[in-house]
Amino acid sequence: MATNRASKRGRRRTATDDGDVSVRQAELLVIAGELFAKNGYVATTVRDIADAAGILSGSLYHHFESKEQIVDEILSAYLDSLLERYQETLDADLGPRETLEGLIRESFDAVDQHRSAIAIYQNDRQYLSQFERLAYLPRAAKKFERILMDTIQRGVDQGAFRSNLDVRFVYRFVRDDVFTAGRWYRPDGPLSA
Amino acid sequence: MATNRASKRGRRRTATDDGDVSVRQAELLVIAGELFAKNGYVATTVRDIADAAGILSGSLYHHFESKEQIVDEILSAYLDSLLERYQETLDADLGPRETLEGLIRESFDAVDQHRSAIAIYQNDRQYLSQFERLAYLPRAAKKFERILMDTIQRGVDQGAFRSNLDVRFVYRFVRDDVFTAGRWYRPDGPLSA
DNA sequence: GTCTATAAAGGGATAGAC
DNA sequence: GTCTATCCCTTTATAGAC
Repeated sequence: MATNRASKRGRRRTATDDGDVSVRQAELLVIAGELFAKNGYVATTVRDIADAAGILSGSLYHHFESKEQIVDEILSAYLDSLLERYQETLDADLGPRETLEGLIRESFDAVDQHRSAIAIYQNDRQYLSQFERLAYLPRAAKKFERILMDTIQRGVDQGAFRSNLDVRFVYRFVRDDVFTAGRWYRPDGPLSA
Repeated sequence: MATNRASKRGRRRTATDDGDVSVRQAELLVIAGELFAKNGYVATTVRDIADAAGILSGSLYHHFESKEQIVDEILSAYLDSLLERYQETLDADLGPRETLEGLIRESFDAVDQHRSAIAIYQNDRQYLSQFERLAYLPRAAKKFERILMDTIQRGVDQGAFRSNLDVRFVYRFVRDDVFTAGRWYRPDGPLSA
Protein backbone atom coordinates (compact mmCIF):
# COMPACT_ATOMS: atom_id res chain seq x y z
CA MET A 1 0.00 0.00 0.00
CA ALA A 2 1.33 3.43 0.89
CA THR A 3 4.82 2.17 1.55
CA ASN A 4 5.12 0.69 -1.89
CA ARG A 5 3.81 3.83 -3.46
CA ALA A 6 6.29 5.95 -1.56
CA SER A 7 9.23 4.02 -2.90
CA LYS A 8 7.89 4.04 -6.44
CA ARG A 9 7.20 7.73 -6.30
CA GLY A 10 9.90 10.01 -7.76
CA ARG A 11 10.33 12.89 -5.34
CA ARG A 12 12.12 16.05 -6.32
CA ARG A 13 15.28 15.65 -4.29
CA THR A 14 17.79 18.34 -3.44
CA ALA A 15 21.49 17.89 -2.72
CA THR A 16 21.00 18.01 1.05
CA ASP A 17 18.27 15.41 0.93
CA ASP A 18 19.74 12.08 1.95
CA GLY A 19 16.83 9.87 1.08
CA ASP A 20 13.92 10.81 3.31
CA VAL A 21 11.75 13.85 3.95
CA SER A 22 14.03 16.81 4.61
CA VAL A 23 13.87 18.84 7.79
CA ARG A 24 12.28 21.78 6.03
CA GLN A 25 9.77 19.51 4.36
CA ALA A 26 8.87 18.02 7.72
CA GLU A 27 8.27 21.49 9.15
CA LEU A 28 6.07 22.40 6.24
CA LEU A 29 4.13 19.16 6.58
CA VAL A 30 3.35 19.96 10.20
CA ILE A 31 2.13 23.44 9.28
CA ALA A 32 0.06 22.16 6.38
CA GLY A 33 -1.34 19.33 8.47
CA GLU A 34 -2.61 21.66 11.13
CA LEU A 35 -4.37 23.81 8.56
CA PHE A 36 -5.83 20.82 6.75
CA ALA A 37 -7.04 19.39 10.04
CA LYS A 38 -8.60 22.64 11.18
CA ASN A 39 -10.25 23.93 8.03
CA GLY A 40 -10.33 20.94 5.73
CA TYR A 41 -8.22 20.06 2.72
CA VAL A 42 -10.25 21.88 0.09
CA ALA A 43 -10.75 25.02 2.15
CA THR A 44 -7.03 25.29 2.82
CA THR A 45 -5.19 26.99 -0.04
CA VAL A 46 -1.55 26.63 -0.88
CA ARG A 47 -1.33 30.33 -0.12
CA ASP A 48 -2.67 29.67 3.39
CA ILE A 49 0.05 27.10 3.94
CA ALA A 50 2.77 29.36 2.57
CA ASP A 51 1.53 32.28 4.69
CA ALA A 52 1.64 30.19 7.83
CA ALA A 53 5.16 29.11 6.94
CA GLY A 54 6.28 32.68 6.26
CA ILE A 55 7.06 32.11 2.60
CA LEU A 56 5.25 32.70 -0.67
CA SER A 57 3.10 30.12 -2.37
CA GLY A 58 5.44 29.61 -5.29
CA SER A 59 8.21 28.57 -2.90
CA LEU A 60 6.17 25.64 -1.70
CA TYR A 61 6.65 24.00 -5.06
CA HIS A 62 10.37 23.72 -4.42
CA HIS A 63 9.50 21.19 -1.70
CA PHE A 64 6.40 19.52 -3.08
CA GLU A 65 5.17 18.86 -6.56
CA SER A 66 1.52 19.50 -5.73
CA LYS A 67 -1.00 20.10 -2.99
CA GLU A 68 -2.00 16.46 -3.33
CA GLN A 69 1.51 15.33 -2.51
CA ILE A 70 1.46 17.32 0.70
CA VAL A 71 -1.60 15.60 2.06
CA ASP A 72 -0.33 12.28 0.71
CA GLU A 73 2.87 12.57 2.77
CA ILE A 74 0.88 13.38 5.89
CA LEU A 75 -1.60 10.55 5.55
CA SER A 76 0.75 7.83 4.39
CA ALA A 77 3.16 8.58 7.23
CA TYR A 78 0.31 8.05 9.68
CA LEU A 79 -1.14 4.96 8.05
CA ASP A 80 2.21 3.28 7.45
CA SER A 81 3.23 3.84 11.04
CA LEU A 82 -0.05 2.57 12.47
CA LEU A 83 -0.15 -0.47 10.24
CA GLU A 84 3.38 -1.34 11.21
CA ARG A 85 2.48 -1.18 14.89
CA TYR A 86 -0.63 -3.24 14.29
CA GLN A 87 1.45 -5.88 12.56
CA GLU A 88 3.89 -6.04 15.47
CA THR A 89 0.99 -6.50 17.85
CA LEU A 90 -0.43 -9.32 15.77
CA ASP A 91 2.97 -10.96 15.44
CA ALA A 92 3.26 -11.12 19.22
CA ASP A 93 0.75 -13.99 19.04
CA LEU A 94 -1.20 -13.06 22.16
CA GLY A 95 -4.70 -14.10 23.09
CA PRO A 96 -7.64 -12.27 21.49
CA ARG A 97 -8.28 -10.03 24.49
CA GLU A 98 -4.65 -9.00 24.86
CA THR A 99 -4.32 -8.50 21.12
CA LEU A 100 -7.38 -6.27 20.99
CA GLU A 101 -6.15 -4.28 23.95
CA GLY A 102 -2.80 -3.90 22.23
CA LEU A 103 -4.37 -2.72 19.00
CA ILE A 104 -6.50 -0.19 20.84
CA ARG A 105 -3.51 1.04 22.80
CA GLU A 106 -1.49 1.49 19.61
CA SER A 107 -4.35 3.45 18.07
CA PHE A 108 -4.57 5.74 21.06
CA ASP A 109 -0.83 6.24 21.17
CA ALA A 110 -0.93 7.34 17.54
CA VAL A 111 -3.24 10.19 18.51
CA ASP A 112 -0.32 12.08 19.99
CA GLN A 113 2.07 11.82 17.07
CA HIS A 114 -0.45 12.06 14.27
CA ARG A 115 -3.23 14.26 15.60
CA SER A 116 -3.58 16.27 12.40
CA ALA A 117 -3.37 13.25 10.15
CA ILE A 118 -6.17 11.55 12.05
CA ALA A 119 -8.45 14.55 11.70
CA ILE A 120 -7.73 14.78 7.99
CA TYR A 121 -8.24 11.06 7.57
CA GLN A 122 -11.56 11.29 9.35
CA ASN A 123 -12.94 14.37 7.63
CA ASP A 124 -11.55 14.28 4.12
CA ARG A 125 -10.93 10.63 3.39
CA GLN A 126 -13.95 10.20 1.16
CA TYR A 127 -13.21 13.28 -0.89
CA LEU A 128 -9.51 12.55 -1.19
CA SER A 129 -10.08 8.96 -2.29
CA GLN A 130 -11.10 10.19 -5.72
CA PHE A 131 -7.49 11.04 -6.53
CA GLU A 132 -5.39 8.17 -7.85
CA ARG A 133 -2.51 9.23 -5.70
CA LEU A 134 -4.67 8.70 -2.59
CA ALA A 135 -6.59 5.66 -3.76
CA TYR A 136 -4.89 3.69 -0.99
CA LEU A 137 -7.07 5.36 1.64
CA PRO A 138 -10.14 3.11 1.33
CA ARG A 139 -7.85 0.10 1.07
CA ALA A 140 -6.14 1.07 4.32
CA ALA A 141 -9.52 1.55 5.98
CA LYS A 142 -10.57 -1.96 4.95
CA LYS A 143 -7.30 -3.39 6.18
CA PHE A 144 -7.70 -1.88 9.66
CA GLU A 145 -11.31 -3.00 9.76
CA ARG A 146 -10.36 -6.55 8.88
CA ILE A 147 -7.65 -6.73 11.53
CA LEU A 148 -9.95 -5.47 14.28
CA MET A 149 -12.93 -7.55 13.26
CA ASP A 150 -10.88 -10.71 12.89
CA THR A 151 -9.48 -10.20 16.36
CA ILE A 152 -12.92 -9.65 17.85
CA GLN A 153 -14.33 -12.64 15.98
CA ARG A 154 -11.46 -14.77 17.21
CA GLY A 155 -12.26 -13.68 20.75
CA VAL A 156 -15.88 -14.72 20.34
CA ASP A 157 -14.95 -18.07 18.79
CA GLN A 158 -12.50 -18.90 21.55
CA GLY A 159 -14.90 -17.84 24.27
CA ALA A 160 -12.77 -14.92 25.44
CA PHE A 161 -15.59 -12.49 24.61
CA ARG A 162 -19.31 -12.95 25.14
CA SER A 163 -20.72 -14.98 22.28
CA ASN A 164 -23.82 -12.84 21.86
CA LEU A 165 -21.58 -9.93 20.91
CA ASP A 166 -22.46 -8.23 17.64
CA VAL A 167 -18.97 -8.21 16.12
CA ARG A 168 -19.72 -5.44 13.67
CA PHE A 169 -21.22 -3.32 16.45
CA VAL A 170 -18.18 -3.72 18.67
CA TYR A 171 -15.94 -2.82 15.76
CA ARG A 172 -17.82 0.43 15.11
CA PHE A 173 -17.70 1.21 18.79
CA VAL A 174 -13.96 0.71 19.03
CA ARG A 175 -13.26 2.56 15.80
CA ASP A 176 -15.39 5.59 16.64
CA ASP A 177 -13.99 5.94 20.12
CA VAL A 178 -10.42 5.49 19.00
CA PHE A 179 -10.75 8.02 16.24
CA THR A 180 -12.38 10.58 18.45
CA ALA A 181 -9.16 12.36 19.14
CA GLY A 182 -9.17 13.49 22.72
CA ARG A 183 -7.09 13.90 25.80
CA TRP A 184 -9.13 11.58 27.95
CA TYR A 185 -7.43 8.31 27.20
CA ARG A 186 -6.06 6.09 29.94
CA PRO A 187 -5.15 2.53 29.04
CA ASP A 188 -8.07 0.68 30.56
CA GLY A 189 -9.50 -1.32 27.71
CA PRO A 190 -13.25 -0.71 27.23
CA LEU A 191 -14.43 -4.17 26.33
CA SER A 192 -17.92 -4.25 27.81
CA ALA A 193 -20.18 -2.09 25.60
CA MET B 1 -30.84 31.27 17.49
CA ALA B 2 -31.58 29.87 14.06
CA THR B 3 -35.32 30.38 14.40
CA ASN B 4 -34.96 34.06 15.10
CA ARG B 5 -32.57 34.44 12.24
CA ALA B 6 -34.93 32.69 9.86
CA SER B 7 -37.77 35.06 10.63
CA LYS B 8 -35.57 38.10 10.39
CA ARG B 9 -34.11 36.98 7.11
CA GLY B 10 -35.71 38.39 3.97
CA ARG B 11 -36.11 35.47 1.61
CA ARG B 12 -36.72 35.96 -2.09
CA ARG B 13 -40.33 34.86 -2.25
CA THR B 14 -42.26 33.93 -5.37
CA ALA B 15 -46.04 34.20 -5.88
CA THR B 16 -46.61 30.51 -5.15
CA ASP B 17 -44.65 30.68 -1.95
CA ASP B 18 -47.06 30.86 0.97
CA GLY B 19 -44.60 31.58 3.72
CA ASP B 20 -42.34 28.59 4.02
CA VAL B 21 -39.76 26.83 1.87
CA SER B 22 -41.37 25.99 -1.47
CA VAL B 23 -41.62 22.46 -2.78
CA ARG B 24 -38.95 23.07 -5.38
CA GLN B 25 -36.68 24.63 -2.81
CA ALA B 26 -37.13 21.62 -0.58
CA GLU B 27 -36.19 19.28 -3.43
CA LEU B 28 -33.09 21.30 -4.16
CA LEU B 29 -32.15 21.33 -0.49
CA VAL B 30 -32.26 17.54 -0.38
CA ILE B 31 -30.06 17.29 -3.46
CA ALA B 32 -27.61 19.86 -2.16
CA GLY B 33 -27.57 18.27 1.28
CA GLU B 34 -26.59 14.88 -0.10
CA LEU B 35 -23.72 16.39 -2.06
CA PHE B 36 -22.54 18.50 0.86
CA ALA B 37 -22.68 15.46 3.12
CA LYS B 38 -20.81 13.24 0.71
CA ASN B 39 -18.06 15.53 -0.57
CA GLY B 40 -18.04 18.41 1.86
CA TYR B 41 -19.34 21.95 1.57
CA VAL B 42 -16.28 23.52 -0.04
CA ALA B 43 -15.69 20.70 -2.49
CA THR B 44 -19.28 20.84 -3.69
CA THR B 45 -19.77 23.56 -6.29
CA VAL B 46 -23.04 25.23 -7.17
CA ARG B 47 -22.57 23.64 -10.58
CA ASP B 48 -22.50 20.20 -8.96
CA ILE B 49 -25.78 20.96 -7.25
CA ALA B 50 -27.38 22.32 -10.39
CA ASP B 51 -26.15 19.34 -12.42
CA ALA B 52 -27.63 16.90 -9.94
CA ALA B 53 -30.90 18.81 -10.10
CA GLY B 54 -30.91 18.85 -13.89
CA ILE B 55 -30.69 22.64 -14.23
CA LEU B 56 -27.94 25.16 -14.81
CA SER B 57 -26.09 26.88 -12.03
CA GLY B 58 -27.53 30.31 -12.74
CA SER B 59 -31.03 28.94 -12.18
CA LEU B 60 -30.19 28.03 -8.60
CA TYR B 61 -30.06 31.72 -7.78
CA HIS B 62 -33.75 32.03 -8.49
CA HIS B 63 -34.32 29.89 -5.40
CA PHE B 64 -31.43 30.88 -3.16
CA GLU B 65 -29.45 34.04 -2.77
CA SER B 66 -26.15 32.27 -2.17
CA LYS B 67 -24.45 28.95 -1.53
CA GLU B 68 -24.28 29.95 2.12
CA GLN B 69 -28.03 30.25 2.33
CA ILE B 70 -28.43 26.71 1.00
CA VAL B 71 -26.35 25.15 3.75
CA ASP B 72 -27.93 27.52 6.27
CA GLU B 73 -31.42 26.25 5.44
CA ILE B 74 -30.28 22.65 5.78
CA LEU B 75 -28.51 23.09 9.10
CA SER B 76 -31.01 25.39 10.78
CA ALA B 77 -33.88 23.07 9.88
CA TYR B 78 -32.03 20.26 11.63
CA LEU B 79 -30.93 22.20 14.67
CA ASP B 80 -34.27 23.95 15.19
CA SER B 81 -36.09 20.65 15.01
CA LEU B 82 -33.75 18.87 17.39
CA LEU B 83 -33.72 21.69 19.89
CA GLU B 84 -37.51 21.79 19.89
CA ARG B 85 -37.66 18.07 20.64
CA TYR B 86 -35.05 18.43 23.37
CA GLN B 87 -37.11 21.19 24.95
CA GLU B 88 -40.24 19.05 24.92
CA THR B 89 -38.32 16.25 26.59
CA LEU B 90 -37.04 18.58 29.30
CA ASP B 91 -40.51 20.06 29.81
CA ALA B 92 -41.88 16.59 30.55
CA ASP B 93 -40.13 16.87 33.93
CA LEU B 94 -38.97 13.29 34.18
CA GLY B 95 -36.19 11.88 36.31
CA PRO B 96 -32.59 12.25 35.14
CA ARG B 97 -32.33 8.75 33.74
CA GLU B 98 -35.59 8.97 31.81
CA THR B 99 -34.73 12.46 30.58
CA LEU B 100 -31.33 11.34 29.33
CA GLU B 101 -32.86 8.34 27.63
CA GLY B 102 -35.42 10.61 26.01
CA LEU B 103 -32.77 13.02 24.77
CA ILE B 104 -30.74 10.20 23.32
CA ARG B 105 -33.80 8.72 21.66
CA GLU B 106 -34.67 12.05 20.08
CA SER B 107 -31.14 12.40 18.78
CA PHE B 108 -31.24 8.98 17.21
CA ASP B 109 -34.66 9.59 15.69
CA ALA B 110 -33.28 12.72 14.04
CA VAL B 111 -30.74 10.60 12.18
CA ASP B 112 -33.45 9.39 9.83
CA GLN B 113 -34.88 12.75 8.88
CA HIS B 114 -31.69 14.76 8.88
CA ARG B 115 -28.98 12.33 7.86
CA SER B 116 -27.30 14.79 5.48
CA ALA B 117 -27.55 17.69 7.88
CA ILE B 118 -25.87 15.68 10.61
CA ALA B 119 -22.96 14.76 8.37
CA ILE B 120 -22.52 18.37 7.30
CA TYR B 121 -22.78 19.56 10.88
CA GLN B 122 -20.14 17.07 11.93
CA ASN B 123 -17.65 17.63 9.13
CA ASP B 124 -17.97 21.29 8.18
CA ARG B 125 -19.18 23.00 11.33
CA GLN B 126 -15.84 24.53 12.20
CA TYR B 127 -15.23 25.87 8.72
CA LEU B 128 -18.77 27.17 8.30
CA SER B 129 -18.76 28.96 11.65
CA GLN B 130 -16.55 31.66 10.19
CA PHE B 131 -19.49 33.02 8.21
CA GLU B 132 -21.73 35.44 10.08
CA ARG B 133 -24.78 33.81 8.64
CA LEU B 134 -23.77 30.54 10.31
CA ALA B 135 -22.35 31.94 13.52
CA TYR B 136 -25.17 30.20 15.38
CA LEU B 137 -23.49 26.81 14.86
CA PRO B 138 -21.08 26.96 17.81
CA ARG B 139 -23.83 28.45 19.96
CA ALA B 140 -26.11 25.54 19.11
CA ALA B 141 -23.33 23.08 19.91
CA LYS B 142 -22.86 24.69 23.33
CA LYS B 143 -26.60 24.62 23.97
CA PHE B 144 -26.86 20.89 23.28
CA GLU B 145 -23.76 20.25 25.37
CA ARG B 146 -25.22 22.17 28.29
CA ILE B 147 -28.53 20.32 28.16
CA LEU B 148 -26.87 16.91 28.12
CA MET B 149 -24.27 17.71 30.74
CA ASP B 150 -26.81 19.28 33.08
CA THR B 151 -28.97 16.20 32.81
CA ILE B 152 -26.04 13.89 33.53
CA GLN B 153 -24.90 16.05 36.44
CA ARG B 154 -28.40 16.08 37.84
CA GLY B 155 -28.40 12.28 37.66
CA VAL B 156 -25.15 12.10 39.59
CA ASP B 157 -26.34 14.60 42.21
CA GLN B 158 -29.58 12.74 42.79
CA GLY B 159 -27.86 9.37 42.94
CA ALA B 160 -29.51 8.04 39.81
CA PHE B 161 -26.10 7.60 38.16
CA ARG B 162 -22.90 6.36 39.73
CA SER B 163 -21.24 9.21 41.55
CA ASN B 164 -17.74 8.40 40.32
CA LEU B 165 -18.89 9.12 36.80
CA ASP B 166 -16.77 11.60 34.88
CA VAL B 167 -19.58 13.82 33.62
CA ARG B 168 -17.58 15.27 30.77
CA PHE B 169 -16.49 11.81 29.67
CA VAL B 170 -20.03 10.49 29.60
CA TYR B 171 -21.09 13.52 27.61
CA ARG B 172 -18.44 12.91 24.95
CA PHE B 173 -19.40 9.28 24.84
CA VAL B 174 -23.07 10.04 24.30
CA ARG B 175 -22.38 12.76 21.77
CA ASP B 176 -19.96 10.76 19.67
CA ASP B 177 -22.16 7.70 19.55
CA VAL B 178 -25.27 9.70 18.77
CA PHE B 179 -23.61 11.58 15.97
CA THR B 180 -22.10 8.49 14.41
CA ALA B 181 -24.88 8.10 11.92
CA GLY B 182 -25.60 4.44 11.51
CA ARG B 183 -28.34 1.90 11.14
CA TRP B 184 -27.56 0.02 14.29
CA TYR B 185 -29.66 1.94 16.75
CA ARG B 186 -32.22 0.24 18.95
CA PRO B 187 -33.60 2.14 21.92
CA ASP B 188 -31.70 0.47 24.74
CA GLY B 189 -30.02 3.34 26.52
CA PRO B 190 -26.28 2.77 26.94
CA LEU B 191 -25.70 4.26 30.36
CA SER B 192 -22.89 2.13 31.70
CA ALA B 193 -19.69 3.03 29.86
C1' DG C 1 -38.47 28.67 -13.51
C1' DT C 2 -34.82 28.04 -16.58
C1' DC C 3 -31.29 29.49 -19.96
C1' DT C 4 -27.42 32.34 -22.10
C1' DA C 5 -23.62 34.87 -21.31
C1' DT C 6 -20.38 36.89 -18.62
C1' DA C 7 -18.25 39.47 -14.81
C1' DA C 8 -15.10 39.36 -10.83
C1' DA C 9 -12.41 36.89 -7.72
C1' DG C 10 -9.60 33.27 -6.17
C1' DG C 11 -7.55 28.81 -6.96
C1' DG C 12 -3.26 25.68 -8.25
C1' DA C 13 0.74 25.76 -10.63
C1' DT C 14 5.05 27.35 -13.45
C1' DA C 15 9.45 29.94 -15.14
C1' DG C 16 13.21 32.20 -14.19
C1' DA C 17 15.74 35.77 -11.41
C1' DC C 18 18.17 36.17 -7.14
C1' DG D 1 15.40 28.14 -0.75
C1' DT D 2 12.75 32.02 -1.72
C1' DC D 3 10.74 35.71 -4.55
C1' DT D 4 8.60 38.00 -8.68
C1' DA D 5 5.43 37.66 -11.99
C1' DT D 6 2.05 35.48 -14.29
C1' DC D 7 -0.83 31.81 -16.66
C1' DC D 8 -4.86 29.31 -16.89
C1' DC D 9 -8.70 27.41 -14.90
C1' DT D 10 -12.66 27.13 -11.83
C1' DT D 11 -15.54 29.35 -8.73
C1' DT D 12 -19.59 32.22 -7.12
C1' DA D 13 -22.74 35.33 -8.60
C1' DT D 14 -25.36 38.61 -11.77
C1' DA D 15 -28.27 40.53 -15.78
C1' DG D 16 -31.51 39.94 -18.88
C1' DA D 17 -33.81 37.01 -22.58
C1' DC D 18 -37.23 33.39 -23.03
